[in-house]
Amino acid sequence: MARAATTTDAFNAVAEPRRREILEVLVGGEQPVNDLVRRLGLAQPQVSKHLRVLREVGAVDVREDGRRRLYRLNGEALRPMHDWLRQFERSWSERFDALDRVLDDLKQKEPGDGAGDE
Amino acid sequence: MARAATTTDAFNAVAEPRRREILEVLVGGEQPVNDLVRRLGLAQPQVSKHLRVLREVGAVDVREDGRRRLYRLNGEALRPMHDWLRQFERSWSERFDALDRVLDDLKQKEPGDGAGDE
DNA sequence: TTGACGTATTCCCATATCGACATGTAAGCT
DNA sequence: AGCTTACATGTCGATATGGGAATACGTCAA
Repeated sequence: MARAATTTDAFNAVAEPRRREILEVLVGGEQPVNDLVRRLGLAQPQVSKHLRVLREVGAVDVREDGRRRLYRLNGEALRPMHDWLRQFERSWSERFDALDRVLDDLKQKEPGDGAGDE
Repeated sequence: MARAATTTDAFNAVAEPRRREILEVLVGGEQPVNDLVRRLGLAQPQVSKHLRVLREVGAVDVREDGRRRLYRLNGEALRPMHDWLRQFERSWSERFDALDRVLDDLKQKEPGDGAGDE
């Protein structure tokens, strides 16, 4: 048995620095592959492969535009990581206890809102 | 070139599910290796190796107690991940905009407070 | 059609991984 | 001393990786 596939989940996909960079760029909005290639200074095939991984874990979406592919960020896929990390917040900041309550408070003020669908 | 070493950073270390489990258990407090072995149902050598990786990225600390080694969580090492993920929060919840302001507010109300104890 | 462009896919290879098993080492007990 | 317990480390093998280079598409322009 070897290491888990990078496409197993967001944790594995994002372990690769280049892939993180790609996502960072995409925060700025939809981008065609070529733009990513230039921004990252990587070879096009490499970028395409990284994008494939990100696609497979759902971290990005593609849209066809002629012969170009526009990639867009889909942060939803990163949410599990963020949620997982929350249980450790206390470890580096006790004051987050207070924050927790602020959050709960906010959530209760907007019941039925998008917070928990799907 | 192959995949980056698991000891490169927290991102890589935590990509492994077992390692995540270990950290989850340690949230409950210091534990000797053997307890982790039982809880995770893994072979002892495997656990020790995973702990080594977690140690190298600073996610856990060890303390010697006779012939036992007590491992303790050090969430500090996971903070960079959490921080990195923050830039994507907006992507899955617009309402975090408001939260951002609440946070800033809290920080300003407690200048010089525990925020940076270390 | 021919050709250029934008991407995706395939092949090759050096490397690091994780689990299983064996061994090493230090601490504690009798 | 000898034995056992608690961990750590080493070796082996199967596997997936990520970059490079080549190639296969699909689309648009002449």
